[in-house]
Amino acid sequence: MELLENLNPRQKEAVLHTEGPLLIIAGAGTGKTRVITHKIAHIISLGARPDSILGLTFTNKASDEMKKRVIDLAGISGFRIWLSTFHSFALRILKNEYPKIGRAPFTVFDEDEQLAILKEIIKKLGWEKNIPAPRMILHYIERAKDQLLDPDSFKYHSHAIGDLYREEVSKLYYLYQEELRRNGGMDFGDLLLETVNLFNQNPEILKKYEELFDYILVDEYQDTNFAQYLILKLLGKNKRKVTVVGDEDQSIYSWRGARVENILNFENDWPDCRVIKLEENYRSTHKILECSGNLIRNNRHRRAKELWTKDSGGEPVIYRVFPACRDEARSVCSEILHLIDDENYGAGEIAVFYRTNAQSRILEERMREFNINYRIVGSVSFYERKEIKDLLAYLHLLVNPADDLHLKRVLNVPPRGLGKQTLKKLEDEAGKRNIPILTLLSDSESLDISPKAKKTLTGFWEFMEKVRNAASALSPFQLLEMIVSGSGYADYLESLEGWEARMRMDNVGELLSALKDFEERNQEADLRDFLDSVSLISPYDQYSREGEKVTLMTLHLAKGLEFPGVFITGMEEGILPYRDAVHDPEEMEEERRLCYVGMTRAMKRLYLSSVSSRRLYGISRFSEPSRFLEEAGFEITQVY
DNA sequence: CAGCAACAAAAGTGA
DNA sequence: TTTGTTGCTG
Repeated sequence: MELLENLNPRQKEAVLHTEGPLLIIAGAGTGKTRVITHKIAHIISLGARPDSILGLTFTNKASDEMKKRVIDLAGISGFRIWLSTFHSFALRILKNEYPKIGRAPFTVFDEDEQLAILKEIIKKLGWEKNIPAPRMILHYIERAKDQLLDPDSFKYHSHAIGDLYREEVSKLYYLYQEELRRNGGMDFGDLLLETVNLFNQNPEILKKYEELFDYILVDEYQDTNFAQYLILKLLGKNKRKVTVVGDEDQSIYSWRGARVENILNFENDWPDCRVIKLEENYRSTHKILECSGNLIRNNRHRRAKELWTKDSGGEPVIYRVFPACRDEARSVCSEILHLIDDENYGAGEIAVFYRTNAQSRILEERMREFNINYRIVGSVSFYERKEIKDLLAYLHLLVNPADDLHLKRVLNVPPRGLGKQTLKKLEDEAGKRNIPILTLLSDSESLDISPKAKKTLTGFWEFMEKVRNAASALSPFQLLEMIVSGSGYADYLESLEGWEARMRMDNVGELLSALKDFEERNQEADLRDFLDSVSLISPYDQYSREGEKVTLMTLHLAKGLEFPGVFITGMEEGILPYRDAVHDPEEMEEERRLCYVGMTRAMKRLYLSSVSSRRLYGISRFSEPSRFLEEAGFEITQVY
């Protein structure tokens, strides 16, 4: 049984416990992924059908990684395992089942699109002066969806608890949902919520999947929300061969609906469940473990758990203060060069973490200056770039001509001389006739607009028609090529000057190759599938392979990764912990966990730093070293 | 309608 | 400090 050979006794126990509910409390670096992958391989070796195994993760990165490892261990049969993120899983179920129960197809809308819808609604209501951040509203709506509350129940619930603000929000929620559906969209929350609804309303469908999946494994269980919790419960309740892996010390997503209770109450939810704790750490040096352990012991809401390692030494964890951000960034860069030049580190083995995306800019500038190859993960990622979103909007419109939201994005992109006035008339008219704007354009002659605008609009409509007619004969890649050249977008970009325009053109080229790549990997897939995968997949995997680069990312994104050398910057009160958390003990614990997650990513070297003066909106403010430094065992003597 | 300037807002974390 | 929006002018 060579599958079990390289496992410690606890890990082995976890792998072998296949027939009932199992909770694996897996501290950072204790071989969690190893246990899951070995367990899946073990189940297959016992003769289970690969497609009777369902593995759920939180990021695509994690599921891809897991898939690779399972295939290594179990061979070709690994391909047929259901291994994906919760959201991709939900999408797959909905896509499979909706046609059968006569529900319309849909596309997945991302955050920008969600916000665009909300802003529009707020504008239409004329509320914009009174209502703060649409983001805030969206947050409420998303939390409602996590709780499976539709607009009506949300309103009822808010009324019942006497929350007037939420009652107001429920109106927006109602209109938001209506507008979202009218555009043929589903947001991330919908994917989960609608899957639960689908199962609840169609027992025969639920039964089918219940019977299909003999074994269910969930990674990062501490970050599941209520909807995800229910999906697991619905699918696993009869066979009860449910394995969840998690670590409450690494729960960092409560702000997007994750409920630590899910993992803390697992034993109550699944009676007779086995609990296995993994505490031997294989990742970090003793020094790093000591430091992070000191920190996390300050949290009260956790199970007793003590990580240990056979390693007995390691380099000291280093903490430094700097006068200002630029000094901090400069030090990080020169230390990175030192690691690369003198200690034989590869750039790819080093990561720099920060609490907020805004902190990345200064680091980025310094990295350029020092000629260090770097890559920023997250924030303004590839698919969030303007030119990419413009072109994707064309594709959305192609897939769904009723998608006014995306039409509005591209109607005057590239600039065609269509302004606000024209757009307003179009919207009004389309609203009056209750048809999509694009349909309206088929008959621009009848509209009350200038002859020039008519001509342009007809041209736009004819172009979209041409592409649509070609759609059946061409591959998604060819369609995108047609759009890039035919819409005038390529000419437009070329007419712009400067390196920025050139970079945007390069990005368009990359989008084309991404689509080509997708086509080759998914022979059956159509354009809609591509758009959906773009919504759910972070570009991390595709674009991370080229060259050895230092990784820059937020602490949140760092979870699940490991690097020989790690820098955590901005270790200051107000940043880490973030300022809003100072008054709330629960949030403070989450900030501490976030810091802990960052520290435990480090294998050999860990550097912490803070600055004594930080600029916010251009104004300098003094800041104090984070309380977490002292908790981790650093003596903070000198502040300014 | 497009380009420019003055002005206001922004930055907490993400599938 | 940087980025986005508004309102004016050609």
